[in-house]
Amino acid sequence: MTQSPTTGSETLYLREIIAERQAKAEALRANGINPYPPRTARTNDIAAARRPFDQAQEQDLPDPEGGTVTLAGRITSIRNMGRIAFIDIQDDTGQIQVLASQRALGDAWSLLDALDLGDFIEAAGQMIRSRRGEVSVQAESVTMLTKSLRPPPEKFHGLQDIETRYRQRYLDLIANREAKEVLRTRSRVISAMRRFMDGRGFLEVETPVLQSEAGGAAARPFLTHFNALDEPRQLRIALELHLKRLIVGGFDKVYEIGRLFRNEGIGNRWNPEFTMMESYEAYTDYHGVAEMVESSLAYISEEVTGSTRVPWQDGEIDFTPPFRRVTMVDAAKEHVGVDFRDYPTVEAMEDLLREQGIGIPPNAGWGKLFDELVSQRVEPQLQQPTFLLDYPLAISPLAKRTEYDDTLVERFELFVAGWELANAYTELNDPVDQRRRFEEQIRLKAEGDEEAEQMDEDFLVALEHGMPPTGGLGMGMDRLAMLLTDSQSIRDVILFPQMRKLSD
RNA sequence: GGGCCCUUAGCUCAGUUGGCCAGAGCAGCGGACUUUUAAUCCGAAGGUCCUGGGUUCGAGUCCCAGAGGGCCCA
Repeated sequence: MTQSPTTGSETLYLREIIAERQAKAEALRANGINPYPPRTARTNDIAAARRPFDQAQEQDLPDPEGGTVTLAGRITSIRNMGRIAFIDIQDDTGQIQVLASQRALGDAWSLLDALDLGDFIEAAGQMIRSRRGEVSVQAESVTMLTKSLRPPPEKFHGLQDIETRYRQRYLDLIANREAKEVLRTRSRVISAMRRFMDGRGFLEVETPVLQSEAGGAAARPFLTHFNALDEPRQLRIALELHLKRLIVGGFDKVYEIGRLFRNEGIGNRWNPEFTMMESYEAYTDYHGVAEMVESSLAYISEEVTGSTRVPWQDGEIDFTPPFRRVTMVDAAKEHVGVDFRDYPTVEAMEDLLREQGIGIPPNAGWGKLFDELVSQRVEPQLQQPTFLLDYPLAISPLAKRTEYDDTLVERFELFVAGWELANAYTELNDPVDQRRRFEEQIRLKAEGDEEAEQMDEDFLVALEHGMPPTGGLGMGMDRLAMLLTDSQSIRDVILFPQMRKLSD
């Protein structure tokens, strides 16, 4: 059950615990001690204070001369021996033991009566190694920095309850070292992606989240309202259409790492808000983009994990370029046994799905049926990084046709571990063709496809001004973070995943 | 949307075919202890068994409905 952060729902016993802690804070105040002082006299973070000792140990050298330091952190453990106590504190850099003795602290020893697990304290004294070999601060003074009122999760097993870990992520971060490490790695993935793009000469830009008509992807948007203009707005579902306007405007290499919002379900690989990196580069095509994707993944995995081969479930994923390339036509021949171009109608595709024993989604167009076939039969086979090339035009309204078959487009998706990680096109820049594609989308929408694109007249006007040949890319940063942290659930790489609101 | 599973103390978990007053460890509280590191020892506490109905002499346990969460499928 979730420990509710709101008042009023605690059990009597929890209220007693809180009351005891509040009483300790009041007792400090009664003695002229502020349980929430405004600042600390900290001289070092914990890792910096430990470093000379830890290094000496690694090199089998005697301990260095321990200087005087003032350290601060949260109490994770108290072992009280009566006239001496060992208090473990931790900050973001590490953990250290505070050795507190009645002899050294004198009257201040009584402060220990006010300490609980979860409090922040400051300890000043000599750096020493204890008789049992633990690097410690031999405290000459101990000061309360922040009195905590609620008990932390259990120290040995950590916080196990999955719901509480997501709803009160701070408790997960306090209690579970691995969870903190995964989320730190996510941050490093995104900063490595940014360094890579910057290093390639891309300009990072920001485009609107609130849009009149969200487009650029097949998804249902979230709806909201702009009060000042009294107009409806939609939260963006892709970055594409605005970034291409910037290519029209003459920024030849742009990218954005941004939050997208798609009004659909929550699952292992799906959170309704997620982070996408999209880039657009003039004067290249999807082959150029594929090369960039390989380089970026090799760079990021090397930066974040130290290798281009990363552990994944029971095996590993090898991000060493080049990745396998296979056309959608060949992949479907291999895994389904047919050339999908021989099934150009809805009826033919339905028959093919039936033959394959795949359930037919209700009132699905050809594109949705094809997507179903591929996601059932082809995508799960693609465990190592694989570019799937040349998609049907019917499911690619923003991509340029191939020169060899005008029912196909120059598009790839990159699959890793059986999931889509990236999606890229040679961008459609023929404004007349683009208009026809939008019109086809509107027709599909009228037939009940809620994910079909909407007409974006302003974008078409931009294209009519001329967009150079361009290669575009979208890469799912959450999924990349999952792959590089060996996480099976997207919720493990999102600090605050969406959850149903608790009703009480 | 469909199926299966979970919800017991602040935390981590037991709880037998349905049968005394629902248990343990950690944390907290009282006490002992001057080198511990999941400290140890003694003592006393702590419960909306997720919620609401039902079956029964008797429900944490069985049935129905609901809430939240997880996994699988579409």
